[in-house]
Amino acid sequence: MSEKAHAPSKIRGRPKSYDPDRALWAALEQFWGGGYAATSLDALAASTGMNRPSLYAAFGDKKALYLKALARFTEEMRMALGRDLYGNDDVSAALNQFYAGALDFYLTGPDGPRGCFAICTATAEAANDADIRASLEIILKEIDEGIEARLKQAQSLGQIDADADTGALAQLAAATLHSLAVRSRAGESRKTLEALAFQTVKLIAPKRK
Amino acid sequence: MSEKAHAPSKIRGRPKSYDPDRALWAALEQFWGGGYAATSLDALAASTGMNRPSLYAAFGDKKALYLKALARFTEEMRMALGRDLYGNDDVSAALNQFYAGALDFYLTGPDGPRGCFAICTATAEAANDADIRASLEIILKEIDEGIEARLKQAQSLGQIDADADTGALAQLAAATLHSLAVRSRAGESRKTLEALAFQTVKLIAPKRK
DNA sequence: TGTTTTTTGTACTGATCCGCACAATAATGA
DNA sequence: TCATTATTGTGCGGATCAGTACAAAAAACA
Repeated sequence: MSEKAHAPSKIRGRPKSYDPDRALWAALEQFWGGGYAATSLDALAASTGMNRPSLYAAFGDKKALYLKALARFTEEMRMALGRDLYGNDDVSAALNQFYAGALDFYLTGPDGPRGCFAICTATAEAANDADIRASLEIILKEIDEGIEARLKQAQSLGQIDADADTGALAQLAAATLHSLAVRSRAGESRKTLEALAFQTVKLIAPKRK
Repeated sequence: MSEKAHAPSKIRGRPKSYDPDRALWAALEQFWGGGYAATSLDALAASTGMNRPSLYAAFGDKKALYLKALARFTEEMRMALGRDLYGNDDVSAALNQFYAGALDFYLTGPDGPRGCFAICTATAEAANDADIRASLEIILKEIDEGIEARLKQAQSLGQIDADADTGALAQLAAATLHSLAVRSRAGESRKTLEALAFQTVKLIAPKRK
């Protein structure tokens, strides 16, 4: 965790007064709540505990910081995909667990529900900013492909019809995730959102007789 | 259309040099492309052809203008729901037509694909602004209920299983719409998006034998 | 102790932001 | 022709914005 401890003294200058990864997460959460455009560098400095020059030295300008936060979020999401989608042998149970984990994430922010960082904040900038749009596209693709890989595994085990189009089903499962992201930020109740997730799983991976 | 023509002369002062509804649409499109926070009043004044004091006189401050644009968009969406969902007796055809109409809207903006105005721009502000969040929630609810009404009609005609949960199915259909909104703004191809729509319709209203 | 290296904190810059004051303009009514 | 009414256009003002220059501070090294 702290790569500072194992080498007690070697770096020359004044030590950093912040932890880069913690600061990046703090910036991420600030952007998450307010969106890219409406989040000021003052707010970012306050939430990270850094001052503005340190922010620039560590992460570059505002957009570079946002893109780094987006990349960090993608990393976390990738881990969640691997963890939740493969936490149960039954594909229905795995999908339900995946959605439940996402809802935990979406509904419990520092200031109430906040949805998905990527879908709810990057989307607004995507029309005018090619870099953010490219990052968003990659994230959406990773979700699609991550779910499809899990569906293919289930198909090979006979849990899904052999002639089903796993790519299309994965996109549909991802669509529900996108909707959960938006709906949770709009204030819908967990109960409603869970029902949507459950309905999706039921249609994608119907219980075989 | 023009409530100015039928009474050739009655209003006292200097005549407006803009058409309020056209100006609102111009502001809407400006917000649509740039999002709420990143769109300046200068840009709004330029695209509407109005100057800033006229904007204030006509619509109030920036947020009031955005909320009015959102309401105007909701109106348009409501009309699209009524038109496309009831343009065909077969529910599958109607849903496909609905998605096709949405994609036309999402993919053909003045500067390329732009997704859904409400989902792609209001979502970013929804976490910090209760008014915008409330508007967004209403929009999502209208979509859910609009689709559900159509599914109920199809159910009464035997096109959908009598024991199907039309509310849940409508939420799923809406989820695909939300996903199309996000994905189109992220740059996905029309072909990909159409495939997702088609897959959704296939699962929600499978062809009966 | 003094030099070197790196980060911190303050303060500044030029630009942009939103909102509004105020006078000029263009219509009606008398 | 002159008063009244409403909108237009210029331009201001206070606030905030993103980004940076510069000196003080805190560490290692010699």
